[in-house]
Amino acid sequence: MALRNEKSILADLNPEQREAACYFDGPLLILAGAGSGKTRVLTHRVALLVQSRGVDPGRILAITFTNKAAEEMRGRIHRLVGPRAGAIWISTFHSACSRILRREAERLGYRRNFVIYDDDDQLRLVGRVIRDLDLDVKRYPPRMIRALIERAKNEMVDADAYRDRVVDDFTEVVHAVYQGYQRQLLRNNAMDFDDLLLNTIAVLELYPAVLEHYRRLFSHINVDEYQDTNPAQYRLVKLLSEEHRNLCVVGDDDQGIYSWRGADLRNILEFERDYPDARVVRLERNYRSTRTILEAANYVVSRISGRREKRLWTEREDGEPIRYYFAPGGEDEAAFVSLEINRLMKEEGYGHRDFAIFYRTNAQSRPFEEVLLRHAIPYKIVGGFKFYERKEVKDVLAYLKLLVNPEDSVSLRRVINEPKRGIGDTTLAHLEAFARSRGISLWEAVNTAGEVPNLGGSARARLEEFATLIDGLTEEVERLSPPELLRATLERSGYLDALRRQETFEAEGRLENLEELNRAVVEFHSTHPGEGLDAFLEKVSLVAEIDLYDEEEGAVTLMTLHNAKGLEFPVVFIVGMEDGVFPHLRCMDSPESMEEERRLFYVGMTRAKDRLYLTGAATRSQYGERKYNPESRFISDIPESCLFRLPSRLPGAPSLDVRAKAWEEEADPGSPALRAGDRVFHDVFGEGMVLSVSRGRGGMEVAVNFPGVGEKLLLLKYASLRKLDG
DNA sequence: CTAGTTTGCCTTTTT
DNA sequence: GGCAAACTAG
Repeated sequence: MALRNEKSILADLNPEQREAACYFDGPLLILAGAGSGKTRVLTHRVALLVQSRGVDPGRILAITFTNKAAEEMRGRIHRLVGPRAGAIWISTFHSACSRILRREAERLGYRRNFVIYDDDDQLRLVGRVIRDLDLDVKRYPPRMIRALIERAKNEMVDADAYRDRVVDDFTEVVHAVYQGYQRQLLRNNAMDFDDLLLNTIAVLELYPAVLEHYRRLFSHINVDEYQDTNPAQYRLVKLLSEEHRNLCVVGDDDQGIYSWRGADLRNILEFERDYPDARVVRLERNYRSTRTILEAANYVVSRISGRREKRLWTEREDGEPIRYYFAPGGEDEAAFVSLEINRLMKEEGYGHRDFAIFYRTNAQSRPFEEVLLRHAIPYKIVGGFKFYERKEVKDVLAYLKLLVNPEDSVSLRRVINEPKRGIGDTTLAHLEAFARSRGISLWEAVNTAGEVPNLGGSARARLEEFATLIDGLTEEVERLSPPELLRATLERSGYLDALRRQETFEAEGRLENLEELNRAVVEFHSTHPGEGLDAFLEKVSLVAEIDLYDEEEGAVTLMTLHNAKGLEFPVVFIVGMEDGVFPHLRCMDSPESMEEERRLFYVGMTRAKDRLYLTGAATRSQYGERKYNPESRFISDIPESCLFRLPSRLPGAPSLDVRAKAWEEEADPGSPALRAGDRVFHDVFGEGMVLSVSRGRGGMEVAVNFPGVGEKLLLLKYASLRKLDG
C-alpha cells in the first residue's frame, strides 16, 4: 500500500474538515455532528502530524471512547503513514491510565502487578466492607453505597474528602464504607475503573517530575467523544496539556448520553471558557443519512436547551420516509421487524449485516431473538449476557488473577471453594477473623492455616491442599505461556472435572464458554507473543461489549442505543418506542434526564443511512406482568412530513407461531409430549432425532441430532420444532 | 458442610 | 420473571 503525502491526505477532506485537520498549534474544538466524518478528520490530523509536521509518533496521545474505536483509528492511520502508526498512544482513558500506572503505581503504594476490579468485584468488596463494619446490608444496600462512592470518584472526591459530604447517619456510613473500601483495594493490590483515572491524576499531582515527564512525552493530545468526559478525565487532560496547549477535542454535545456515568456536558459546552483562544470548527455536513432522516433528527434535538446550535445537512436525496409501526403486542412488534427484514432482503437486495435493531434496555432483546431464531435469520447480540461476566469465566479469571496477585482477596474468596472442596463459610469466617487480627492478607492466613484458632483438622488439611494448588500454579507463571497456564489451572484445580461430572446441559454450556475463553487466550498469545498472563488479564478487564463486535459477520445486529454510538447501518429499527420504555420510566421525573433520553434517540436515528423504522407495542409483558404503555412522546417530535404511519393491524400479517409455547406447557408436567426417539423438523437444521428432553435453567431443553449437522441443544421456548409422525 | 428450597430483592444505559 | 441471599434439612 502506497503511503500518502500531505497533498493526497488533504484531498480526502472537505474545507471544514481540512481546517480542523490542519490546525496544529493551540487548543482546538471540533464540533462534529453525527456522520460528519469526525473519525476521518482525527485520523488525517494525526497522520499529518506525523507525516508533514514530523512529530514523533510516540509523542502523540489520542483518546477514544472504546478499544474498538482505538483499533480502528490505528488501522486507518496505518494506511496513511505506515508502521509508524504503531507507536502512537491510541487508547481509551482507562487503558492509557493503566499503562501509565504500570510504571508509576509503586509511588502510591501499589505494586505494578495490580489487578483491575470490575463492577461485580467492586460490589462484593463493598458488601464485604459493610459486613465487616457490622452493618445491616438491608439498611445499607451495597449497590446504593457503591453508586454513591462511584459518583464521588467521578467528581474526584476521595474517601477523606467525603467527610465534607456527611450530613446524616447514612452518609456517615457511606464515608466509613468508602474509607474501608479504599483500604481494602490497596491491601488487595487492586484498583477499580475509577481508580485508574484517579490514581493517575494523583501520581501526576504528587510527583512534579512525573508530571513533567508525561507533559514532555505527549506533545499533541487529541480526545474523541469529548462530550462524554467526566470531571476526572477533564482534569487529566488539563494536567497533561496545560503547558503546550496542543489540545484537540472532538465531540458533539447533542450526542452526550453518559451523564449517568458522571460525564459532564459542560466540558464541551464551556471549552472556550477554559481556552479563550481556542479555534472552533463545526462539521455539519453529513455523509451518512438521507435528508428525511436528518431533518427529523435535527428537529428532535432542536428542542434541547443550552445546546450548541448545529444544523446537519446533506447532498443526498430525501429517501424513504421514516416508518412507524405501533403494534398491538410485543410479539407482533418483533414479528413485524422480522418480516420487514425479510421483505427488504428480497425486494431491495439488502443483506443480513445491513440491519440493526436498537433498544433502550438489554432486557428488550428477548422477543426479537425469539422471532429471528424462528425465521432462521442470523443475528448477533452486542452486550446483554456479557461473556466476561459469566460465572464460569469469572471463576477461572479469578484463579488467574490470584496467580498474578495473591493479595487479591476478592478473587481468592471466589475460588477457594469453587469447585467444592469442603472449605465452607465457617472455615472462611475463622480465616478472616484471623487475618484481621494479625493484619495480614487472606492469602497469608490460608498459608498459615496451622495457626488459625478454632479450625478443625480436616479444614486445615483442605486449606493446605488448596494452598499447595495455588503455590504450584504460581510457580509456573514465569515458565508457562498464558494458554498453558489456563490449561493447567483448569485441570489442576479440578474445575473442569467438576463441570464434566455434572453432565447437565448447563454444565455443557459452561464448558463451551471456557473453550471460548481458551480461544481468547490462544488468540491473545499469538497476537501478543512474549506478553504474560498479567497483560492478558488487563486486556480482559478493560474490554467493552462493543469491542467484541465484528461488523463483517453476516448477521442482523441487536444492541442497546448506548452501544450504537459511532456505528452506522443501512437499515435501523428503533424498537420499544413507548413512554416508560423509551423514554425510560426512570427518566421521566427530571427534565435533564429527559433531555438525555432525547439525545439518545438522536444518536439512534442518526445511525441510519437509508431507512429508519420506529416501532412500539400497545401492550407487552414487562417484569413478568402485562403492561400497557402509551406511544412514546418522541414520536410527536418527528415532523409528520417525515413520518409514514403504518396501520397497526397489518393486512396479511401472520399470527405468531405459538406451537413452541404450547409444547413447552404441554411438556412441562411429568409426561413430556416430546420424548427421546421422536423425529422432529427444524426450520434451519432440517430433520432430526430427539436425543433427550430435560428441564434446564431457561425452560425445557431438547437435544436433537440432525444428520449432517450434528447434535444441537435447543431451548424449546425459542426453537421452531415440528414433531414428525411415525 | 452441602444441597435444596424459599424468600425477598430488583429491574437503564457501561469504561 | 430472574437471581441471589437466607434458611432448612440431611
